[in-house]
Amino acid sequence: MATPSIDLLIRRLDSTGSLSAVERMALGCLEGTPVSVNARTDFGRAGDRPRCVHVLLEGFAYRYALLPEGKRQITFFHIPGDILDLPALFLTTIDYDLCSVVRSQLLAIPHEAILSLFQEHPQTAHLFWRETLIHAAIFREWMIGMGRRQALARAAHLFCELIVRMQAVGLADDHAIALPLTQADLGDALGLSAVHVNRTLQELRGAGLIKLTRGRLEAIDWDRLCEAADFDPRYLHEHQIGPGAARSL
Amino acid sequence: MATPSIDLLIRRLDSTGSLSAVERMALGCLEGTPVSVNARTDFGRAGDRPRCVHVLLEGFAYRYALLPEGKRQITFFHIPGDILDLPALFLTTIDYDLCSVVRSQLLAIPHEAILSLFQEHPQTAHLFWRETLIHAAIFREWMIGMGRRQALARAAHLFCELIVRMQAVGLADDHAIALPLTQADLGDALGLSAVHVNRTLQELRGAGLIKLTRGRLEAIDWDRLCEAADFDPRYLHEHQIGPGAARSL
DNA sequence: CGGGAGGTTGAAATCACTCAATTAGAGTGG
DNA sequence: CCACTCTAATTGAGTGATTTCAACCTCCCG
Repeated sequence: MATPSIDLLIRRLDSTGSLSAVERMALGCLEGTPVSVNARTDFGRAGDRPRCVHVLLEGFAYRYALLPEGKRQITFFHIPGDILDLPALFLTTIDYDLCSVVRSQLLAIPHEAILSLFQEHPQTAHLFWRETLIHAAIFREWMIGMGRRQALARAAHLFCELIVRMQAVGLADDHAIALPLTQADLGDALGLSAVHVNRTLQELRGAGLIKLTRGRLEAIDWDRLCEAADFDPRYLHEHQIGPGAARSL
Repeated sequence: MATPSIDLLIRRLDSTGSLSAVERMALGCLEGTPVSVNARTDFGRAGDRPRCVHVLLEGFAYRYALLPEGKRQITFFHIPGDILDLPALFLTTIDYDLCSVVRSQLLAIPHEAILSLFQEHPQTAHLFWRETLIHAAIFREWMIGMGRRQALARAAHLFCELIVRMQAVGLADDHAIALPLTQADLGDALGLSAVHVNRTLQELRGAGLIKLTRGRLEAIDWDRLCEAADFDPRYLHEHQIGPGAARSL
């Protein structure tokens, strides 16, 4: 397997925007420092002022917040190719905690490098901006789920989203992906208790929609999963919308 | 009262970033077309490809999504000074519906005007980018609320947020603001039924935290309201954090 | 003063939570 | 290769927050 590199970020940006050869080259020249993070390790805290932008090259991570009573809400799952702390580039601080799920590889690219890239190739700034806008769209979709969808549809929706996002960076095996989350993790992302996640997953399995075993998620019946989730992938703004996707543009 | 103008947008951008005199001038020169929108009117639909950026100068609006079973989820409240459809600048389409609450005044600024402003004054692009990042932070905070806070704290949190945001653009009267929402609106924003909103508001009123009558919200006891809401205003990234705010930087 | 939207109330139903115990699995050391 | 251990998954029973349904009230506005 090739060493994960900046190419993954390029692939990610390319899946939603359109990169000119020049921009692709400029992006490819970005220099960063590799960073390893162990599994289940916090590597960013709300209030931190990172001086580098961190790209996830390999592994799995999430953003989360802790509430006073000890509750946890996961607000985003990061897959390879994602930029973990882009907000800090313009807001100085990040306002969420970051935690790895499995051992992960990051690439730390100094803010100055990014900013001078933007100066020389203003179009690349737009690509990064798009990323933050798409993240916001994903947040809105999660809000819709937590506010108005019940457990089954909410869980199904998350699975659809992750599968499409993984496809976009070439990390899906058809409709199967690596998913190293525990049921407690899923609960904290979906706004459900771990117990209820367990029962919900059994329903999804029983309905023949998914196969979910330790570390691997497979959509057995993609179309029916999308339907159960009320999933419309347009909010992800991918160029090529995955096969069997609900309504296309 | 002065005619609402682009100054409101400048005030908004200034409350979170730092505008140089030059930038302030350049922003002030932005030309736009005034648009009026009646109360309770949809003026933007998911899939639209607006060619202008719309700034809310006066009134109140929200972003929302409709679900198949007829449910509605409001994902954002827009107050004067807000940009309503900035995502379209880089994603081409917007992926949410927009609706006014009361009769509102918009300013439509062509995308080209914005983009050439960015070209001449790259720093202004960062200010707009900040806006989208702050919106994303607000979405995350709503997710935290819907996932892990119960009705009382969730409602209190929304009120705190709106008061601080209104303060930032100079539209709050101490801790009182105009809030023309119905309980059904609040329910669809909070992920609650209108009936439960009603009961929750009675609790908040009974506890002496707020006064909420048709059209006007007043925080009677700001500190206790923040406490009940577990409200930490840092996610709003305002320069001057409101009086009595929980933990400051 | 009539109409209508929005607010309020009560009762029953439901979805999801908590608590607590049990089972399954993966990794470790003997 | 088998105990041992720890974490995660599973199950059952009881509880609780919130929903739904349906009725009634209130206030604003024409």
